[in-house]
Amino acid sequence: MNTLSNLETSTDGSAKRERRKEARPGELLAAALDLFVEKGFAATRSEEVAQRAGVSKGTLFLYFPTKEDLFKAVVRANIGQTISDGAAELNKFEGSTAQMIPYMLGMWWERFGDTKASGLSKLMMSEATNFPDLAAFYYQEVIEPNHNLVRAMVQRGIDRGEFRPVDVDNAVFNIITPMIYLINWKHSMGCCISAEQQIDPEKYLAAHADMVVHALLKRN
Amino acid sequence: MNTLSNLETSTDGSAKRERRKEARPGELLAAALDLFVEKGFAATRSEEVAQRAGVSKGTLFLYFPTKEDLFKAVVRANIGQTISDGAAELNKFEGSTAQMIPYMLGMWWERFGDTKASGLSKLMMSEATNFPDLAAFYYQEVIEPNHNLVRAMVQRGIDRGEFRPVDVDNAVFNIITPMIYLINWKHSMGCCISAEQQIDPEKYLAAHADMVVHALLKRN
DNA sequence: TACATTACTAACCAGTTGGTCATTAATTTA
DNA sequence: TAAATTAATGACCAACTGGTTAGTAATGTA
Repeated sequence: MNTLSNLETSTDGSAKRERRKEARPGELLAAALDLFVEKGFAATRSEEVAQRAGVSKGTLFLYFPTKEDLFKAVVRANIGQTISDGAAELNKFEGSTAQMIPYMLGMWWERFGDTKASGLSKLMMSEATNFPDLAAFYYQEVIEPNHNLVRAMVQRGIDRGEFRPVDVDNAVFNIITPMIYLINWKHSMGCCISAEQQIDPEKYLAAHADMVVHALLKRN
Repeated sequence: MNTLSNLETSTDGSAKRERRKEARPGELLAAALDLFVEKGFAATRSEEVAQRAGVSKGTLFLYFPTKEDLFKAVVRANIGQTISDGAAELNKFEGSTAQMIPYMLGMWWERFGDTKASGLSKLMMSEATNFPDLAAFYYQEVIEPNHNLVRAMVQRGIDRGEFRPVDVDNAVFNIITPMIYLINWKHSMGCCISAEQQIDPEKYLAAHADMVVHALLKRN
């Protein structure tokens, strides 16, 4: 049903066999991202990934030796760049740190939260205990860099005298966790409840930015 | 290995067969809670639940017709009461709402977050999309009552003139999400990373309470 | 056109798992 | 003690799954 359209059928009805060594990995990665996000790591069947990419299961294991290797490749292909881009952009920011916070939240939502890749964040939290190797990989590849980015922002606010001298690490959690929750919600409960129970991301993030700024700003 | 000790063996080495109709459900529920929290819903094998409760798999299905029914029973047995207890206690609270917030967070952590039952929260977020029926059940049985409880607290602060007139629903998220995250962390990444990366719950919650109060309190 | 290379396939394997049911044995009743 | 009841068992089933591999067909080369 959902195979790629490049799968033509010859006159006898059997699928035509194509050799496209360069294109396969990308197509498999795309199919895997879709399915991992949709169903999780354990619940995604290797054969379904292969089917959606328009190849046989054997071909999948030709390009990615195990399912875990496939997952790591998906993470690298979809998250690695985003973080370093975001960090670079924040370094250029020239306004006050109080302005920086909603700016950063908006950017984060647009480039990650509102993207298929955000499903990997929920997936990882879901399956960490059953796949500790993947969890460790994800921690150093994604979580740690992300925390560093936000920590630098809070520290900037304190250094410039805008913010109260709060505990920086806990402030990082305070900023990040509602964002993570929004993602998790979107990829879990959000799929299973009625329309009026849904969260409006824009309002949610605006309200969150407002709370964070109020919580951090020095009283004047 | 981990079966209950009531499984005595007779002289020929075979397990003694006991008839304990009243005790079985509770023992099965306890075993199921342990395993669901440890491994998740899909990854938990029915037979392992039975084994840990000291019965055969057949007996498990005698008391709970399906795995999903077993899960629902586990939720009812472990969360239902906690919420209504908490609500009752908060209604009796007489101090300022600014004092109420750390009190509530502490109580929540002690009675739920620091409890095995909190694993069900993480489980549900993890497996909601693969088991939408369970998700819907959990939403009305747990999430909604919980939100109502926190919403009432914020509204109290606004009504008494202590808090800014913020959007109540978003404030609820702001209060709840770091708590949920703490649970999720504890039951996922927390198991897979080094000691110095761990979160200290007490400090974390204290810092969170401080942030929330600062964010909500009127400037004076 | 003949031959070599290799991307790709499909059938297969070994191990699992939720759930069933005929059988067994502990307990109650007569 | 004998018969009836029912809690508990464990062998069994059908469906499934990650990974393997012998073989097939598309492409390159001479």
